[in-house]
Amino acid sequence: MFSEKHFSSSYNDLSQAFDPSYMSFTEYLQEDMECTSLERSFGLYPSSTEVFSSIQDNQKPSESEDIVDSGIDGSETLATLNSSITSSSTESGTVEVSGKRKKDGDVKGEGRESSKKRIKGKKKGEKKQNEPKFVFMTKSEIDHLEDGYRWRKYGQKAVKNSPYPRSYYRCTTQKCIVKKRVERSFQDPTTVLTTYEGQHNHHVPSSLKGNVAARMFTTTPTPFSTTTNGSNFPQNLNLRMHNHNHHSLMFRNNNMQQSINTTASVSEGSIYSHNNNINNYLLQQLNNHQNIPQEYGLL
DNA sequence: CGCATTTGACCAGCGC
DNA sequence: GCGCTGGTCAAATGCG
Repeated sequence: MFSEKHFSSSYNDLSQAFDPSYMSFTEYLQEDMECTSLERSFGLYPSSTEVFSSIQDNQKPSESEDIVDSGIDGSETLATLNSSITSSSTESGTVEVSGKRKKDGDVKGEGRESSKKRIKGKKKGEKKQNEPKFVFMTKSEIDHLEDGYRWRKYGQKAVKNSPYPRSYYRCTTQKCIVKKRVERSFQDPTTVLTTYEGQHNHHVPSSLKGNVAARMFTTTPTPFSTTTNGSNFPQNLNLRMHNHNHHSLMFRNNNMQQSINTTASVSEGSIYSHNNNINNYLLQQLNNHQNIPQEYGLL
């Protein structure tokens, strides 16, 4: 389907952007979680590991997609995922935003019985919260990857400089405020960018507990686990890759310093863990899944 | 019928 | 202040 080579070249700029902080999944595990056997358990190393990083928008409001770019010359600069990924489209000028889009002002007051519907308004403060955000870059043909939780789509917007729309999902569980955005990379349409925001305050729906990934990342009441490097990371991120082959990348911003690059692909998913306990469980699960059919492995 | 999705409108932030 | 853009709301619609 998608070759490793193709994948790597498609994200040349990205890998460069994150170069100083680039770590393979196994490297990350070794360093951060003192795990050395994951790649052996999965046969991941070296080809299946990819860049992982993540985002925590605690330094800049509203720019949720800020990622650390330490730069080739070693200087730290900020870049956005959008700019990193779609810069060429801007340059070429050949790409149009989804044509369906029309200006709000053009249709205001038209076809809508009540323009005063929005009484609630948006909760301003909420949007600017320092909620952790994590971006998965997943090589997949489907946009909405099953991750063990139930999501309700509440919006879709055309993305500037991208022909692909961005979808907005919210966890359907009551009182769970986790959201995620899903969009397809313009530069590499085979890649899906999934941005998770917030933390699940509940367990994975029982109907979905059967899969390993879901079980592994069922969250605890503690919203974060603090790691050895002092960063916070949600424990419950998971992607269940079920019948599709995926590459996953995740980006995170760790106080402008270091990106963690991990990815693993299990028969059922790509996973990330920042919790030693979970990691131990992960290792057990991984060891139990050593006899994974080839077609479920990484590309 | 209940739940999920679609989709146009609304709102806020930001840059100019 | 204005326009652009991202994010969200909520009515309409679809689907099992």
